[in-house]
Amino acid sequence: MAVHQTARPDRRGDANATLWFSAPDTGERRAALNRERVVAEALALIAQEGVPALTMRAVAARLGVVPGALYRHVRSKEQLQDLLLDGVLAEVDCTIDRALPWADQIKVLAHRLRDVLADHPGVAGLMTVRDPLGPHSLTLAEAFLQPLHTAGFPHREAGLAFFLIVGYAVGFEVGNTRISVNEQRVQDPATRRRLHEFFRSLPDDRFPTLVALGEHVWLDNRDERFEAGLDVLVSGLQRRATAPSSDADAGLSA
Amino acid sequence: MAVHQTARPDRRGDANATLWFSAPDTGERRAALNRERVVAEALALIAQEGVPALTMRAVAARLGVVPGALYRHVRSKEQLQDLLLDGVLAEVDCTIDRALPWADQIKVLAHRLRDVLADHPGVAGLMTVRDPLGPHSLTLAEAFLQPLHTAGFPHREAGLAFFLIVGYAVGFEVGNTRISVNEQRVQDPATRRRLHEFFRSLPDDRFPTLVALGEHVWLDNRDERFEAGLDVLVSGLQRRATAPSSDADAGLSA
DNA sequence: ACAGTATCGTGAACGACGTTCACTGTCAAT
DNA sequence: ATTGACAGTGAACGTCGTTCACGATACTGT
Repeated sequence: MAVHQTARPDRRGDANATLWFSAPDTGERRAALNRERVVAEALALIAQEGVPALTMRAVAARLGVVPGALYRHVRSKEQLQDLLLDGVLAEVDCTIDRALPWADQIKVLAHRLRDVLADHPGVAGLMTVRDPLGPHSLTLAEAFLQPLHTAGFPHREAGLAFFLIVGYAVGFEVGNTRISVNEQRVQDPATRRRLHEFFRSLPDDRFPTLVALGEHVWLDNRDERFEAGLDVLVSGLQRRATAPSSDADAGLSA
Repeated sequence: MAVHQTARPDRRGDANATLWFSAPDTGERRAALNRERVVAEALALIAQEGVPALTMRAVAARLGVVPGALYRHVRSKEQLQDLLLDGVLAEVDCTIDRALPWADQIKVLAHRLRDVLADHPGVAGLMTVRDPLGPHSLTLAEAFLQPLHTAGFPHREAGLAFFLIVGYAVGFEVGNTRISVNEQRVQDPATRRRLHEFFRSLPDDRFPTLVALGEHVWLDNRDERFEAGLDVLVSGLQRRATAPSSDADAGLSA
């Protein structure tokens, strides 16, 4: 720490050479801490060590700064998470070929959203507790709603479908927190074997179907699971779109 | 992942061992602290003050005991959460009239699951991180799989549908953490008004559909949302059940 | 050019958290 | 009566988010 005091000016140390010829105003501030740098470093940290490692102290350490310094740029960890979330959502490509059938547009967007969330493990968990209203979140919402709207979904139905799809993609990735990129404890064969064994050991008088279906219930291929579930969802939406809510539809509302 | 049942031969029987195969119970200890009392108190705490208030120290305090004492009965907070989760899932009534159409059976079960999760706000969040393999979780899985199986879904499809439905119900309640029963900040009218105002203030050149659909996108009636989403899901499943994957289904694999 | 001021990072602390551990009682069985 | 297993105690350790007075720095208006 004592090294730190003397090391602190070193950030602008090599810049002193060029300092006297008065860099133009457009010249960037000398690597000062700002909100963007904090968020970017938090993103890097989350990408490398996972969400549980997202710690004010850890972010501060990576920036070569004392923990309390972060609070000059971010009000709380909660706010940092909000910024983080919108930063991640910004990575979703929202451009889409509007010539495609609306169902395909939805599927493509859902896949993109899922991929981005999968690239930042744990971030999906943030979306369940802080609902995203940042600019990029809204852009994403717009991208989803546009096909639904032109497909003829009325207001409430479109909103419903939107939440359904996004909620599916988010919910699918929630809890997918592989600690590190190196530590692949996902799909650990030993764990899977023990799981299968566990299923076979179940008493088939109490769980006949469970034993009958066996280990096939717990699908290991996540991509396949996402794809299939998405197909079911969109199928249901298509059925709604073609047959617009005429019959016993709101029958058993609470 | 994390079946988490590492065979650790402890003196008093391993924690997870009693999750399954009712432990011999060995006659009641004195009016002493036992695992059941700890779990029960944690459930009461979670019901009164919400999941974030679930703290080892808080549970200990309610039991009139020092924090470290809990570790005689529970290996860690993580395990306490597992026990908690299975305790909550035990409240789901899994009896169902098998004369009903399979789609209705699924819907009834999903509603019951949702209701129980809503009764214990925040518990759904536990399910996303600790996948439930306790006895009551398995009973619930059996209840869901039985109608799907008799409906003719093949193995993988049944498993997929099961995860889809349960994941939907769980995901729907995840993040529904109203802090206290008294503090009803959910559906706060002021917040809702500000939200509507916010939507009207959006630039309609960047978010045309979003502005057009307006505040109807954010449905306030959660019951209606759950019901409608569930209908869409089951619709999609029905389409699959009747027409078993024939047409352009795997067209746009990534 | 200089004083005034706004801002930034520091260092140290506070309280709460999960968890551990040596110790002390309190019984049941020998 | 001695032993010994065990439940609960008290105190600590290391972590976390957050706050705050204090200097140091950079920018401003005059």
